[in-house]
Amino acid sequence: MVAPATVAEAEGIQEQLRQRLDLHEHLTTAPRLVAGVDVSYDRSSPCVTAAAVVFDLATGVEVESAVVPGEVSFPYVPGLLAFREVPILLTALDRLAARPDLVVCDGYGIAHPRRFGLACHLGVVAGLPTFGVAKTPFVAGYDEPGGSRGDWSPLRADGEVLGRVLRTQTGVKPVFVSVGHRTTLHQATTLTLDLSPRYRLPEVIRRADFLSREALRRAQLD
DNA sequence: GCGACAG
DNA sequence: ATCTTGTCGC
Repeated sequence: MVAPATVAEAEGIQEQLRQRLDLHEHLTTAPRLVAGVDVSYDRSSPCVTAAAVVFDLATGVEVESAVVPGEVSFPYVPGLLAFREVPILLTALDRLAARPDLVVCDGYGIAHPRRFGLACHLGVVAGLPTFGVAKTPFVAGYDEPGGSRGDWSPLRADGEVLGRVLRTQTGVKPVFVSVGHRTTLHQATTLTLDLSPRYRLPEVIRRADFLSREALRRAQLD
């Protein structure tokens, strides 16, 4: 399938995919293989690299990773980020030897203008449970959470709770957690904390960010 | 009508 | 996302 040619077309596809979003059938057992994904961009070309990193939660050890090069074929439009990143993220996930039980995304899930952010989109097309961890506010409003690790406050819009502003480290800026596909907000919150023992962002996201950035740097030399 | 706007 | 030095603090 090729990239949408227009914003209107992308919004139509987004609406179609949203029909397949599952917010009820969620993880029933603790996930063992957790993947983190991220994309790095070149500032002056369409070249990008994506990374998918898998951790075994039972041991806390990194199991495998896949890094792939590619080119973006859709412009950045707030609310349509998935059309930029999902294609190459799917490629990266396909390169993994094992299918992860969960994928943690760098961005939003349902805390999105049309309730279908990157984490929802990737979850639906990959057929995997997902949730999103974003670094900056987007569409929902919130009150500042308490200052200690684990403190959180609801992310809301239109009278709905769309996610949580979660403090993963005491005295550090909080992150914005929202459900993607087949996960609950409670699971997303608990797992984000479990995956962030030392830094603000989940380890799987930090590793994916590092690997994709490093690969892009190498690609730029050739 | 005018800004704001994940990565 | 990316462009970017020093600097404050543990």
